[in-house]
Amino acid sequence: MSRPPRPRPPQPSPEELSVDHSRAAAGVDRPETPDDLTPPQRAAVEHFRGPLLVLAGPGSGKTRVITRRIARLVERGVDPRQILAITFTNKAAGEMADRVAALLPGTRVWVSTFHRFCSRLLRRYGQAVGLKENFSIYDTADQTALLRRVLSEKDVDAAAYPPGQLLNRIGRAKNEMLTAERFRLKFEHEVGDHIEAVLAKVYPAYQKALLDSNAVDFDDLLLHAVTLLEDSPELREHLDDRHRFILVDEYQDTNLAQYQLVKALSQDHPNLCATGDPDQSIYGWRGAKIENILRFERDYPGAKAIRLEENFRSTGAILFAADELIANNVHRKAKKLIGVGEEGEAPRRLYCRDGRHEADLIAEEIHDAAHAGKYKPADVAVFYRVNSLSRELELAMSRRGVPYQVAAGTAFYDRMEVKDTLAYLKLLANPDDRVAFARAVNKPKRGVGNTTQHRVLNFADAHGLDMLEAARRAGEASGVSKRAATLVGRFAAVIDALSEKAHGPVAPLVRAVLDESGLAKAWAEGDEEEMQRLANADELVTAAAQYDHEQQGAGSLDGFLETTALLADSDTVEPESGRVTLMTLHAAKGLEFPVVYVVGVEQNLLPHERSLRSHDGREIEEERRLLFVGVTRAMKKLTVTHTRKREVRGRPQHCVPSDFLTEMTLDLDDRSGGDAWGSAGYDIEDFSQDYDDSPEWEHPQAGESDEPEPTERPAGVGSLTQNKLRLTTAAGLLNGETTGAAVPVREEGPLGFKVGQTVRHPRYGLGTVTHSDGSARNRRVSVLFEDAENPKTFVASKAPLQPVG
DNA sequence: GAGGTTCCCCTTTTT
DNA sequence: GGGGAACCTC
Repeated sequence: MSRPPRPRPPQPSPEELSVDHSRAAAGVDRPETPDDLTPPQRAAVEHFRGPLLVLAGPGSGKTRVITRRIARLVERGVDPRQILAITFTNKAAGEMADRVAALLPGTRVWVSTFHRFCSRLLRRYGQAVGLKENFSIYDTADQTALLRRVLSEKDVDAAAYPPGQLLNRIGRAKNEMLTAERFRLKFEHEVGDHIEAVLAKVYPAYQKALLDSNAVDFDDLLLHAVTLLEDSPELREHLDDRHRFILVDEYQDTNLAQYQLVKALSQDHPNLCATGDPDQSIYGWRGAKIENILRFERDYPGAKAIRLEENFRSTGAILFAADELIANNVHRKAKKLIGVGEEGEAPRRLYCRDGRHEADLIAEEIHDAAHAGKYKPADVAVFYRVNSLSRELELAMSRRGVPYQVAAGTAFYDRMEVKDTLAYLKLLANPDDRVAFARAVNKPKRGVGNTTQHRVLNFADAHGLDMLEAARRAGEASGVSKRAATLVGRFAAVIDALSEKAHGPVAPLVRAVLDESGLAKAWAEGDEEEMQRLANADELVTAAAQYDHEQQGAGSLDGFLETTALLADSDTVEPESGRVTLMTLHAAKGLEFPVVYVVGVEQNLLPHERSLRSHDGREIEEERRLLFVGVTRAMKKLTVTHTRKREVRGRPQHCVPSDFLTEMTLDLDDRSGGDAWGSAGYDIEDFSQDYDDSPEWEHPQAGESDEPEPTERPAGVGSLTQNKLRLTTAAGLLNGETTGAAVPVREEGPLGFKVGQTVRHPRYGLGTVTHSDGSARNRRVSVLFEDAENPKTFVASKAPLQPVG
């Protein structure tokens, strides 16, 4: 059986790759007249100088208020160049700019995303933090590649310290304005966990490696920009003066770096208008501080606060359910959702057999409704918690011939062939880019293997050369044979030849890269899959041509690369495409659709397993807000779905309905062929084979915990699965829950350290357990380390203690 | 030392 | 199902 190809939407179009972030949907065509505002909306629009906080519930006309307010400022004589509006996504920025332009033809205010704004700032002023203007922006894959190199240099085992997790922590540190230096100092003064011990070493080295490559990661854009403003009062003052009126959308999602950026630009001219909704704060995991919006009035004395609570979007029944749901959040200021439209039908809970059934039912309903003329595919959106759920939906839509689009703009740029091509472009734009060099040098195969690459890279680092010089002079690098040097030199010659075309329009350059690098030729001679790669790479030429067209001669290679790097998934959604929209709940914020499905509303999925495992109520609340965002996107018809079982990573799992389902008034439509809450009808035999071979079961007590026995839970097999997860990660837990280091399972279980036991701690070294109490996850152990006077106490399940001997 | 193969790891959400 | 490291072969 051959693998079915990933389905493509029935109506593919080149615009999918468009970097022009599509025109706004909702609201553009609504007439804008002076009398169409409610009193609070009007108050927000009319507010002139001084800080303003607009607490805007879902569907309360927030974007409209912001755009009208910008227009009003200009009407009052404010120079449009003094107005800066900041959003989180390109799409929101484009939409806002267009709507302002529609209100005031010819007016162009600067509407930008946080990241793009910072990028501009750094291109101009970045020398102060060690960046040249042609710096590269690294995506996650680039970051990982770079960090891997750092790890091997620092002799850190990438298996024990997965780069992804280290990068997560580095990202979090950056979001909190902890530079590498501050992080290192902090670690010297405070006791950290073992990951922090590694980070104290790795983070500064990673940061240096970024600068050696003249590159930044996403979080650096913010961190460096704020650092610039911190270090240079003159620059801060200059920019504060230049941007006298600042509007920030989705303020509840700002992290510390973003908060400080905004604050730095709003000192002398605190005409800051922040809009947002604490109930829609869904980026806590990225460092967003919901407190930023809650403390706005304290931060900006004299701030005026306006609440927009009337909802013009959803039916009464949908709002009622949304209200019921969000009322379960404890850490919350009570707020009303006031409906102004019709009551509508109650939202529906659709209970399905499995993931495929769920997707089929949805596709069929859309198909039938379209044929009956009830609503069009474009009126429908399907939201899910994790991207992996899109696959089943895509297949079902394809089977039924329902046109759809997936909000996954970055997926295209994640393709290997696209990345390879971009690596050439990045190297042309920024010859210091080590990651781009390593990626491009042996693609297509030039006989330059890992060893030679490393030698050339080290040679460049040692002599402060850019990669082109280093490649040309590869023969001087120690250990590089004559033959290898020739091969690397050949690559340098390719880049040199291309660099003559690196100025001017981008599309011809991309074309030249494909042709002259040999990539196109290699793919053209390959099998069908490689031919597809060539076709995809050709689409990159199309995207570049599109960019050239939009920029009308003002574009540059740097600009094109920046645009591709800062693209967001949600940016590629086309409202006018006539298709069903599939996207994550995170990407759904700010949008609205007549008909909405939220799929996979199950325990471990929504709320996500990780939030349940964290035992942090606030994480569950964020999951609830995520569902709240999904629910409040619906205008007329809302369906939440869940299934009895579902394949997770190729393994069948029984699914427990989400707790959130009990918190809303829903009409049940049970197609599952079992009991409405999934407590009956499962067959343990279905899944037993998944566990038969698990060596973990040889020690059923290994993951002992204070959880009830699996059989006591409503859906027994789901619980078994949970237990299995816990069992397989027991060793990881022992190591601070994240490392994959193997730890022998001891008879009393890995967490049950006995008094007298010798243990090793990555930071403190060897020690002896002097005291132990509590059980399972709560067990605490005291350890006297060799060089210490007093014992230290750890939570056994959290600490990276390893038994020795 | 390059290149191919196999195995084993992980896999939320995103700019 | 994808990517990377470890292993093997040339």
